[in-house]
Amino acid sequence: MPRYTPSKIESRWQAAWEKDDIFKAVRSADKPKYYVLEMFPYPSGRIHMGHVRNYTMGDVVARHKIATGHNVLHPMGWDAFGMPAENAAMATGGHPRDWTYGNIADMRAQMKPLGLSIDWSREFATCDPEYYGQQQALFLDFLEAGLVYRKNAVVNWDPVDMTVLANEQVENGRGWRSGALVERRELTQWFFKISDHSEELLEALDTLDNWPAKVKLMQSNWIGRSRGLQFAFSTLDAPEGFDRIEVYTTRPDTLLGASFVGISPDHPLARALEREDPEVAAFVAECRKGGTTEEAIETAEKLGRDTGIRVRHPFDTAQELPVYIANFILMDYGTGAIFGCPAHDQRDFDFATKYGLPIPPVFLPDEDHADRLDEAYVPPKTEKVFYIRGFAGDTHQTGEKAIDAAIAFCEENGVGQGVTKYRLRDWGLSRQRYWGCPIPVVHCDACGVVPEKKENLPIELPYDVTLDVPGNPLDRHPTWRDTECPACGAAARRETDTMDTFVDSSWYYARFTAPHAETPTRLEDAEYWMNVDQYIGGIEHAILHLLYARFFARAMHITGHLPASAVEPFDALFTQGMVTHEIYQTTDERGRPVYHLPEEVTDGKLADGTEVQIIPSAKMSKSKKNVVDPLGIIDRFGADTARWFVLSDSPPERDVEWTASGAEAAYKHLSRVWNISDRIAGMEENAQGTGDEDLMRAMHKTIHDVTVGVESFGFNAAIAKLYAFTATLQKSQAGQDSQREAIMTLAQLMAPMTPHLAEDIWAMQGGEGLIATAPWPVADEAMLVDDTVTMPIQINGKRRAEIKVRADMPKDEVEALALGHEAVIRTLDGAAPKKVIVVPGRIVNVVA
RNA sequence: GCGGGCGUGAUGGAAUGGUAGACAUACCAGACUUAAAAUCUGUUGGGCGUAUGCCCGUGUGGGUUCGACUCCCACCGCCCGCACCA
Repeated sequence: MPRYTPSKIESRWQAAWEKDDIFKAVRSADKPKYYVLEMFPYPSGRIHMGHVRNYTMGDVVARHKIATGHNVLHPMGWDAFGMPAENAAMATGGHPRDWTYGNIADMRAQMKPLGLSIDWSREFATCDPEYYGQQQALFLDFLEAGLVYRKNAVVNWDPVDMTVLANEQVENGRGWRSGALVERRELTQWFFKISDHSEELLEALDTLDNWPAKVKLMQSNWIGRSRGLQFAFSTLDAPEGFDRIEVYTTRPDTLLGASFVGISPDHPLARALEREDPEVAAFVAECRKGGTTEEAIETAEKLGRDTGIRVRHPFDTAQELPVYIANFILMDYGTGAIFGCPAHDQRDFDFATKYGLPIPPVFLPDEDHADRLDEAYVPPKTEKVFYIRGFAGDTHQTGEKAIDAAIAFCEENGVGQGVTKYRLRDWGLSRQRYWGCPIPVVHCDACGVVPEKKENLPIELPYDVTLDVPGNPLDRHPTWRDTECPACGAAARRETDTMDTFVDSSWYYARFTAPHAETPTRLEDAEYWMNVDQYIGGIEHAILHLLYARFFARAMHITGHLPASAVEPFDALFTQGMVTHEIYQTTDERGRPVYHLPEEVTDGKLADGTEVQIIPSAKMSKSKKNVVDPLGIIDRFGADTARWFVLSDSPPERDVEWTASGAEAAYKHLSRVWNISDRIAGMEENAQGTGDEDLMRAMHKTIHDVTVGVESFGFNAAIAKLYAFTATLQKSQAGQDSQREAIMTLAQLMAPMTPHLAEDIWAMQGGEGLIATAPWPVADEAMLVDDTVTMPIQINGKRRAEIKVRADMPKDEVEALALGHEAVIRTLDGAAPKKVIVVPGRIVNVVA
């Protein structure tokens, strides 16, 4: 008896698709275009189940769109620059370029057996000189357009290795290799002026109707628009040039609750004091210890130091406030100086308590409330409170109103201005690393910083470098830096910093539309293919990658590389969850955890009988030994089983737990479908049966439900319907015609998920051409409507009975029928119902 | 610390504010078999009960509603991000 043999059919159908080149994307006026893109992978060397899930989802969308008559672009590439290549080179002595291209070859070979509908002719890696040369051209155009500039910025500095560290290389405030306490140090760096676009990037979020609301909210909070008051305190006893300290506050209504002024350790005044006073210098040095992340700064112990300088309160010049240097004030936000109002800010409250500063409340919940506080009183701004130290607006008012009134008052009295500020900072793109896109500028003693000439691009990375010592190999290279000034021709030095890898991933979607063009994009291709109709990737990219890409699309439009219609490059976004797996853990004699591979565990026990602790749903990681290799699964069950399983068990936006039994069940199911097809193929031509009508009704309902599921990312729900229909078909006694139609339709509905199996069934049933290009089945509306519906009857919200009624029965008839039901009569016991709610087609609720 | 999300049977999960637990796993039972595997069929949230049936149940506590897994408030736990990981 023939059986389902994925290893044979998968390679056969992949060859058939390749022979006809059906996934090659060519511009065409006859069909609507559809561009589906999954976030491209970093070439780590092995694909993992997360990749399988991500690319299978994109593939379902792509194949469904092909079947519904679209001209589909579905490309693949490699996000190939970055630190892991350098780390691997340091660890094993190889070269980042060899390591990366080797990994790309391996991963491509691992991906191909999945049978994805990818146009491989468009493949590129961001470390190809062809790609990063065009990126350098973009940089030069951005520079000319005033979208790039240089300024100082703070980096993590390892004082032992004498090198800049990435945030992930800082562990508990220490360098990962040297173990030295990390310091914050300033370097001159290149920046993209993303902050000029803050307002637009914020406003345009409203137009992104097919983005998850949570992503838009996260971006909105990240951009962080705030309305506040900017004003200056005049100082007493301050050094020359510091007779005013500018502060920005979003709570000007609490100005009379001010008890100190705080400045950032990087504030110009702190710098000035640092130069004069060794004790201040020591304190500021202490503040600069630790990493640069906001998390590290916010969770560090709050430190402050009284500078001895005093400021006058703008409303009461007799009142003097101390000026503190405080480690939690960021120079990058606002003016780098604040006034502290301890009564209404918990951080200020803790600070004031620590340094014995007064805590005068500005407002209280109501008149009766005592005016001593045990913690900061921070009600929502929309709540009405009682102002005891208000100076503008009503005594009883909301925080919102009080803020507006305070700004108006201050503006009228010349104390300050209402201003709008953003939390979003400019994007620092300089990296002191080898494996990235070189920044194409030259430093000339006479001309200063000079852009490289476009005809000299790409500025290629030299191959002959060593990564055996910390620091940037480009800096150490004997000749690479040496060049001549593009302006005056004198001897000059290349910039040795390379670009942040976020730059690489900020425009690859545009490059895919013309991957080998001799300019960054080709406008007619960009105009045809952009925007990405469906973008799919992880939620971890919700803010940075997606915000940078949105900015880049705008910058590319300004410099003529993208049409105005592509400034929001992703029409729809879907964020998928991870693939998780149980962790099997025991402990050693010292109580430390020991992890075990899934194949070492049977029925919760090791081979020697030791009980294993099972930790469910954990992110797959090598160190926890809970990684499942897709290749092993494909070998055992085939790609269709892997694809089916990653879609079937969880909603796509949630994590899915990989289980061996689930994978086996998926395989069994696919076998079952194949066997049904085999059986039907052997039926006698025109054989008659019974229940044809029922089978056809079930089929049309399934077409409808699966179509809705596939189009709305309800893949798991669509698969549940396919299971149900398979069971119906298996039991069906219908005639050969109906059964053949049913199995072919089932194959078509499964084709986006299990394309190889679907092709095989299609061929077995004598289908015309390839199922991959066959038109998507359409449900017959008439077959979807049932004549009768079952309606539950609730009594006081609890389901007590049900009635079968005609689908179009009027409300009052339904009500009469419900009230006549035995269960209702028994409960009402002669009394009249207080209320009867009839929701047509859904439910009846009798309130007794 | 700040911003965002999630929480439903033994397990993964389903459910436009309208029958909680679809579909799948696991378990149990049955058919087929000398037997096993494979395959097929059936049962399964907890409790009471011979039973028509009744009570409880969607992280915890409150609220809105004829009706809440779904909306609101507070709390607990887990996950993602925090600008040099990709």
